[in-house]
Amino acid sequence: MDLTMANQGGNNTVLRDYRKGNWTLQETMVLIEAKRMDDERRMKRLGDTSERGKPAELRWKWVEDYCWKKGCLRSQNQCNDKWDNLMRDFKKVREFERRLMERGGGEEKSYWRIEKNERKDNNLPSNMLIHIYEALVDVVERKGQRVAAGSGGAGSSSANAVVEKSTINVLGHHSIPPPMLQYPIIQPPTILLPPPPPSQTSPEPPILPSSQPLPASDSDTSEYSGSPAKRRKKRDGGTATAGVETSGDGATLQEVGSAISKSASIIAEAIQSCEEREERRHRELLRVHERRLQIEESKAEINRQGINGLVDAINKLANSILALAAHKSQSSSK
DNA sequence: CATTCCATCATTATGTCCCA
DNA sequence: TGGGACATAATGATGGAATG
Repeated sequence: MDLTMANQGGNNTVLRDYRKGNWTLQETMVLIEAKRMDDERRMKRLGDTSERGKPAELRWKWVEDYCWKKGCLRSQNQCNDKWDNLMRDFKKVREFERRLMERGGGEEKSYWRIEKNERKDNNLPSNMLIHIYEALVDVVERKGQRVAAGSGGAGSSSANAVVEKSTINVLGHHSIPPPMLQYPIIQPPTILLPPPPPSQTSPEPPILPSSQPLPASDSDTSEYSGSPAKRRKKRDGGTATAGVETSGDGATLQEVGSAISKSASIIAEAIQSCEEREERRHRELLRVHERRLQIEESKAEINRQGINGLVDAINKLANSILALAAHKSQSSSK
């Protein structure tokens, strides 16, 4: 299996320095995007008969490669694990919201509204970000829809699709996310990367939060050593903490003050851009939805026209047969 | 120092592919 | 068609860092 892994990894897989430490929001979003692309890719594969013969590319290897292209320097195992954790949290929240909808619990009891300790009491993740949740809904819902469509309708998976749809409804209720404002504080400011990079000069890896150790020095080549169940190897003693001790000493009060105000403005900017993105995304979703309806409508219209044409043709045919018959009987009676 | 959060590891179940 | 090999998903557990 080493071989398979290595072969399918293909190009640039030999030695990668995987980043360690907590996942930033940006990295998480890249991962979610990667999973979405992967799902699409797989569905294409299923649909495309010419692709059938080829060996199935390893999903998480592909995800890793995709993440690397996008500047998220994580291994397939890390991606897999992170995805697992995301799905755990996501499912809890989704289930909670779904039950809430069923009971008609009201919006003030929504996960996004309740306090942290209340979340804890309900065995919910204490600080799931709405961005992440929405992105996950997007991925899971697409998948659910495709599964439902692919199984030809009368399968058990249609129930699955129902569940997914209900989550969309849930989402719809909260698509304006006021509670989101609670979150940026929790995340280190560095994750809010769009902020202008006047001081940053190294564009190489798009995101490398300063609070995280830079690409871990231990290149974990064992990532390709087998299936997840067997793959794990003991972590070699990673030093890993605090790669850069921030300028502890000579900072004057003024410097601190200006730094704080600077970061405050960065945070404010980031929050604003987040909101804008949120809004844009929402509009986009609506557009897609509308477009889908239009397509459905035009399809129905085409069908209608076709059937009308067919009916016309049949009527004409019937008329001419009748006319012919009448003509014949007339001429024969003469 | 206790608690919480998160990444990581381990195990089991299930799905998929291939081959005899 | 049954069985083996492997990939993936799901879940539980653990250890380290951060936090109050």
